[in-house]
Amino acid sequence: MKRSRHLKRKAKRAEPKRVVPEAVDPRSVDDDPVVQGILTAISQKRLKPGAKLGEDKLASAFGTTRIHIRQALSHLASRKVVMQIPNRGAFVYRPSWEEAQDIFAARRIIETAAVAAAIDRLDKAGKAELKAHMELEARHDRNDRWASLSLTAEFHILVAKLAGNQVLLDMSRELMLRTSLAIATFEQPGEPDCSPDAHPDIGALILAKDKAGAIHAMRHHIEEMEKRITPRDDKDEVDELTAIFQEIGARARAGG
Amino acid sequence: MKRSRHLKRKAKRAEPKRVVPEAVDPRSVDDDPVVQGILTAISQKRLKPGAKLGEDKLASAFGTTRIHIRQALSHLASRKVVMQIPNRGAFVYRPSWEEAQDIFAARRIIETAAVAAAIDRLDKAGKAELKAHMELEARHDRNDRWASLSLTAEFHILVAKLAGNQVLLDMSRELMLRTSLAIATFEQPGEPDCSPDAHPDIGALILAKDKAGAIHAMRHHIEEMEKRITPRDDKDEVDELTAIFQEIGARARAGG
DNA sequence: GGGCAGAATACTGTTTACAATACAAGCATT
DNA sequence: AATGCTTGTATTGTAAACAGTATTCTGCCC
Repeated sequence: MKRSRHLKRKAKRAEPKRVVPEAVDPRSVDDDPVVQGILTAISQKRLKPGAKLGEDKLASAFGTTRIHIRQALSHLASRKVVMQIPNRGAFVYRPSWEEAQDIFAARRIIETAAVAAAIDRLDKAGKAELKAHMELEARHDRNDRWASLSLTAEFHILVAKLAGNQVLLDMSRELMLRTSLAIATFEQPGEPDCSPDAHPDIGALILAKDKAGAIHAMRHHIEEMEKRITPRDDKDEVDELTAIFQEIGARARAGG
Repeated sequence: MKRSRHLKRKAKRAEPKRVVPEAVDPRSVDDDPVVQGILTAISQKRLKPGAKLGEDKLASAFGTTRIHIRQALSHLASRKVVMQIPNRGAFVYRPSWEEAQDIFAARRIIETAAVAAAIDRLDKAGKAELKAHMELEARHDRNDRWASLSLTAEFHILVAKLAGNQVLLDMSRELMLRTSLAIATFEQPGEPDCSPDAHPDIGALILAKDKAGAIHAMRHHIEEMEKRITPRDDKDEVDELTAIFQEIGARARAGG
């Protein structure tokens, strides 16, 4: 008796019922306060590209343990927001010049498509949301640099949201962040990110359902943004010497 | 003397030289064998959506420790290839019906743009590569299901590669994987993923630099792919009973 | 016989400590 | 004075043990 029961139990264990989990809110990762904190710090340019993100420091700063920090950094690394180098640590991602150009090209593609989709499915609620944001952006304090940065980014996010495609929205969010890093890496000091004057025009064209015009305006806006960066990255701390060494190192790595 | 030296040393410590790391090959994460293994297993449909990915089992399967497995799973979770549920473990991601539609819509946008860019910058090497792949796809053994799956995916990847935008390529790769999951979740049993007959047409149009035609063909191809899935997900093993249990569980979880 | 509480079990999540690596200062040498 | 080596320190990577949770099995009651 006992033996047969034992066998039966073993057989059941080998093939469990396997209840497939379905309706679970999957935004557990992005709700992580560490991820959120680093993300906002980067998008607000309080963390510059190349800045070291030490695990202990972050752990004490966020009041948590190194494991959570490591998980958050790993997550951000897979989103190309931080760069992890073995045995050296994590740094704020610093895109190459080619990557920066690719990011802008991708934004041209995705955001023009988002504009088109947004116009196609624009309803009353969407119009209201768009108008509300334009109002907000029109009357905000332009001297408050951090608020400006958040607001201008929000406009693009809102357009992607109005397109009604979650996948596209996530991609836009990611590209927005990486744009922020690209601009921080290659910008001429003192220039703003977006030319904010373009947003009201684009918004008006969307509200008017002028698809061709809105697409053109968005593409132009992104092109203007791209024009503000230049390939030279020898800013403040990076002098000629380190640039030479970097090139040598890269060449050695490519050759071996 | 000693004390002044000590102070000096401390001051130096507080602000280190901070050599910013630059040209480092960043594909360290994707080279991880665990990530690679799970990815190929999923793209070859050997792992079905909803399949449990136990840490111990994976660790022994890959001959490594749980730490690496956890890192890999975390990475895959941030790419929406696996779903992590607290205290329950990791499962192969199972997109919702809406998400599946969004994935196809995103692919329409990105891959049509990729086709256009590929035609714009098509050179001799690109033509050769494309021809070689078409040759390969034409003469492959259609009964070898796994090879078929890899080859049809490779075609789309190749087009994205010819577009010459690394960011776009990464996005295409990600969307391809998620398409694989969407099809595995919602396909009618027995149907293939891509209609492989479309690839030679698209390839020929690209080689002929017929941009409008190639874009149209690619869009049509993806639309045909999308038509093959249906919103009902009560397939083989998921019978009415487990569906009921799932609903009950979800409700209990939401209520408590 | 079927449904339900309680215990055993397997699994995930976390903490801890330890090992390995890279970095920076100090020292000797030329 | 500058370069190369050695030592010490800080930080990252890894392993193992522990705690908490969900799941499964068992015995009981209806």
